[in-house]
This record gives sequence, structure tokens and C-alpha cells, in this order.
Amino acid sequence: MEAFKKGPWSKEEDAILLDWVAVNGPHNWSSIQSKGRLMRTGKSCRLRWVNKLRPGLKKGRKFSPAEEEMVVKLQGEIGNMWAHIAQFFLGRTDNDVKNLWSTRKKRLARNKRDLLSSISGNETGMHGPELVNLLIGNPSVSLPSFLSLRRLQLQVLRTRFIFDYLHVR
DNA sequence: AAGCTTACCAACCGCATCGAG
DNA sequence: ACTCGATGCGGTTGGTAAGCT
Repeated sequence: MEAFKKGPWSKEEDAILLDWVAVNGPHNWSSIQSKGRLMRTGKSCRLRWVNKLRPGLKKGRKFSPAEEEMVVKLQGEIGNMWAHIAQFFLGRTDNDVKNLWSTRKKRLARNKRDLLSSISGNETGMHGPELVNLLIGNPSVSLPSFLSLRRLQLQVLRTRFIFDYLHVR
């Protein structure tokens, strides 16, 4: 039983794969290995072709803000069906869309965390769950003074606006 | 300049589905 | 009807480039 190669693809391997597809078309991936052309699994060959070697792929990688907005919209409508979402973007793969989404998710989680920690030291002395209750509209708390209340209200409004803007739920 | 953090990307894994035999 | 290999997809991980302190 021979071991399959894993990890990054070399230029030579790419050339072999391109050559194979030029002759045989983009299918029968497993026979590339079985005929001794590449020591890669069929899955690995297919993935390499779909994500990197396929003609028409966008080389200038990054998604534009408009594209990102579109991904968010589509994800909201059809869920994590990345392959379907990718069909709306010429030259993008499901992997591209998936990567965009997970990066965005991490970014939003971080923003949310930063925001909560930045408001935890406010002048009312409230923090943690108490303050979160207030932010989500459950002020079962006694406020120190009118002035603090006004300032806090403004802070809450600002925070809610930022949360909405960032689509933080 | 060095070390650390974050964002981005490539590629693997596991699982589901499909079709041929 | 069942098995098994091929294929496709979503989730995840690891490497690295870029930015920041």
C-alpha cells in the first residue's frame, strides 16, 4: 500500500494535473493516481483543480465590500450552502466564500468582545451581566443618578447602533 | 528589529450522495 | 436490493503574510 502525498502542490504536480485535464477532462480524478501520474488522491486532485487551476478563477483574491455584502445577504437567505453561493460570483470558489465567511465571523466576534470590554468601565459602576441586561432592554437595575442615566442612555444608543451596523447578534 | 496578533488562504478530513455493477 | 468507489460539499486546521506594538 503506497502512501499518498499531502500538503502543498509543486509546480511539477500542477503541470501534470493540467496536462491530465487537458487530455481527459476534469473527471476520473482517481485514475490520475492509479495510472501512476501523481501520488495524490483523486480528492486532492479535484480540489486542486477546482480551487486553483480551473480556468476563469479570480487571481486578485480579495472580496470587495459589495461582494462581501452580497455573501452576507445570500447566507442569510440560503444558509451555509457555500457551493451555491459561490455560483453567484464569477471566478470564486466555495472555498473562497467559506474562507471569507469564517474570517468575517472571527472579526465580528472580536469586535463584539472589544466593545463589551470597552464599555465595562463606565461611570455607573455597572459591568458584566448587569450591563448586558441593560443593553438588551432589561434594566432591572437601580441607576446612580440622573446624569449618569443620561450618559449611559447615550452610550447604550451608540452601542446598539454599532452592534446593528456590525450585524452582531 | 523583534515579537506578537490578526487576516487570509490552501488543503485536509469526514460525511452524504450518486451511479455503476 | 446491496455494495463500493467516485464525487461533492461543509467544517476545520495549519501555514504564512501583513500589520501592529
